Amino acid sequence: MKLSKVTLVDVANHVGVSSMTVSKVLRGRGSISEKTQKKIRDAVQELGYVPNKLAGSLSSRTSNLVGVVLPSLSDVIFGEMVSGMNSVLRPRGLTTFVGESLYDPNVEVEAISTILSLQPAAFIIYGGLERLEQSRSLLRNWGCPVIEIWDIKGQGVDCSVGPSHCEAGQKIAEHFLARGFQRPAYVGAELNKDILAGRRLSGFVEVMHGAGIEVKQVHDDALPRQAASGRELTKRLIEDAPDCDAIFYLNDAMAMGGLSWLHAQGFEVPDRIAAAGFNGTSLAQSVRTHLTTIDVDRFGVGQTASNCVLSLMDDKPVEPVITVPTNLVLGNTT
Amino acid sequence: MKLSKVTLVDVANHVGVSSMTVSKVLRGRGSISEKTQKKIRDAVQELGYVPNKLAGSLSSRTSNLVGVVLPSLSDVIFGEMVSGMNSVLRPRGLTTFVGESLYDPNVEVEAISTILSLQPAAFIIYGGLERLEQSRSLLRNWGCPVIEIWDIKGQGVDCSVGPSHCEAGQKIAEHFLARGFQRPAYVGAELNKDILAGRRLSGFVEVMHGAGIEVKQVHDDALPRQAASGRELTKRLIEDAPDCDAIFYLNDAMAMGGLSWLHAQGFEVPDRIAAAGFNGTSLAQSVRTHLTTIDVDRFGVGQTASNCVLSLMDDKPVEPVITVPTNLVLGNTT
DNA sequence: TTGAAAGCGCTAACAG
DNA sequence: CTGTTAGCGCTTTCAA
Repeated sequence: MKLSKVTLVDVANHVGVSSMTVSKVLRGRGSISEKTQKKIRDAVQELGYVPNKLAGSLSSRTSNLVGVVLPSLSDVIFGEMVSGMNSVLRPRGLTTFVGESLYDPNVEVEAISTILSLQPAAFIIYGGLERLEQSRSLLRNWGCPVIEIWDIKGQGVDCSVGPSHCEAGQKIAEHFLARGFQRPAYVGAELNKDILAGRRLSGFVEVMHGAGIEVKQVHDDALPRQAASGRELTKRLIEDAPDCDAIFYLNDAMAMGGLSWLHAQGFEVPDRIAAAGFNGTSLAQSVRTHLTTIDVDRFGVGQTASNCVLSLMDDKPVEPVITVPTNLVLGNTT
Repeated sequence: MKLSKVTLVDVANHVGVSSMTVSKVLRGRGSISEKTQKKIRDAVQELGYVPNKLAGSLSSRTSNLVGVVLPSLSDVIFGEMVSGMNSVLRPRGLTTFVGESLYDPNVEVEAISTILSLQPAAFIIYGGLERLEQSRSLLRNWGCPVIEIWDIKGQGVDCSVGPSHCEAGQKIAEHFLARGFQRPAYVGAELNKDILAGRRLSGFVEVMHGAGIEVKQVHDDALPRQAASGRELTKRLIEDAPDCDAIFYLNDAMAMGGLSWLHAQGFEVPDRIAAAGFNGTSLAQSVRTHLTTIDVDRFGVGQTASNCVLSLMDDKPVEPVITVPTNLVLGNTT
């Protein structure tokens, strides 16, 4: 697409000053007389001048772009994080540039390269993906602040912001134990893609093992992490382990899917079988069902990560790991 | 944030060729010997060179950015649209740049300006917001293809892609009538911000009036368009019009909130009172409740809009209005 | 308070 | 097959 626009010089000619004067007025630098300023602003308005930031950033070697790479915007939890980022970045004149990795490390490299070529001032990236060495080195060589979110085990980054996924799994396990459940199970999907779900599972299993209890696991990497999969996998679970009495699901969506199957089969929840999820999305609150889940402030994660960006850009130090709380939300499914 | 990087000239010097040769190899232009190509690729790898697209686009006067402005990424329907866009744009080497307007026309102007300053090749913008004249003229003067989504009444744009919101309201009204409901109501929020919800309401009311039936309306612009508001406003509605027998909600979230209140109060759904929503988000499917709603393929809207972008960039003509279907999904709430 | 010169990193257009 | 020249639109630096 060819472009052809009104430039700074056009504005300058229109007013009868040099382009430098216009540039200064528009950026609020130097001291320009009120009269000239007004003439320039009027001309900008009249000509419909829009500054060309490609040229501006190239020349000044500065940037107000913050690159962001997340798995998918179709999952609301990531959209909420971006909204959180925008809420702190925009007032400071910074803009997020979001790329989707689709949980694919190769796509992630592409997304990182694309964003880097736009010269971002900082980078916020999802941590729950096994990153390729190529991605790592791109980021490392680039040299801008890199904040990892949603995971807190990140290496080679300036700062990690997120919940302890292990702790989330532990909390559910402890809750199950306190409720007296004896035959717990785990239902998940695509664990090969999302290492954080795996960490929640580990925390869950660890606590159960500590109590001398085995965890029945059902997962199918070929299924998406959605309600329909929760339904299907719950069916498989019950066929395989009919005496199971409590299920920890990968996320809220799968839990709700599982619950709908259990209900259709006439299982009493939570008396015959209990269920818990992860994420505290609005999905967890439905008409009669209030899913027991672990809630994490996703908007807040975006805000915190962005505040780290601001600090690092000002050369202020930040905590290398910022753990945000995991909140056990008690519903009526356990 | 100051930047300082490996440039094309650095790569050229390292190999012992001119920067033009490197430029050509990297863009696959011209004919360069295999041997030189290999040396250059190796050097790029070794030095960790990342092209500077600010400089590239400035020089070539081309862009592969598609600007996108939507109300909020915290609402999954908009994230789904962006995912749809990326799915068709990325394979064609185009990248979306997303800004949030927060349903505020003034914020929208900001977002548009910010994106325009990055010289996008095309623009996709949410149509359900009363746009300021300033936004209009920015877009008009810019001259790139502008596609409006989610609304189909757009003016001054090249193409509009979305459902007929009026039809959505009509379909629910017709469905209510077919079911024999006589005292319908509408529950909404923030209608001052979202003119499309208003259009659904109009379609609904129009059909009801055609049947000689009045619609009881409850809306509060101060409340957010969420489940909790659905609960609160349903309470107000029932206090005010206890004999109401069917409610059309602004969206699925509010409908589910309303249903949870109705259930808590012991109302039989749908025998005593029915409910329908709009959007067909996963929210509509819960454990026992399957909300009657209007489903629209949001991912598909993003894809279609992006295909229009591609056509317009190739100077191919596009339909000025592309209406995507509204699908009545029958649940167990009507 | 204003402006001239130089250059950011890249590519179009042409030469060789 | 490879290189030279001349900018893209802006900002930095320094001079007036």
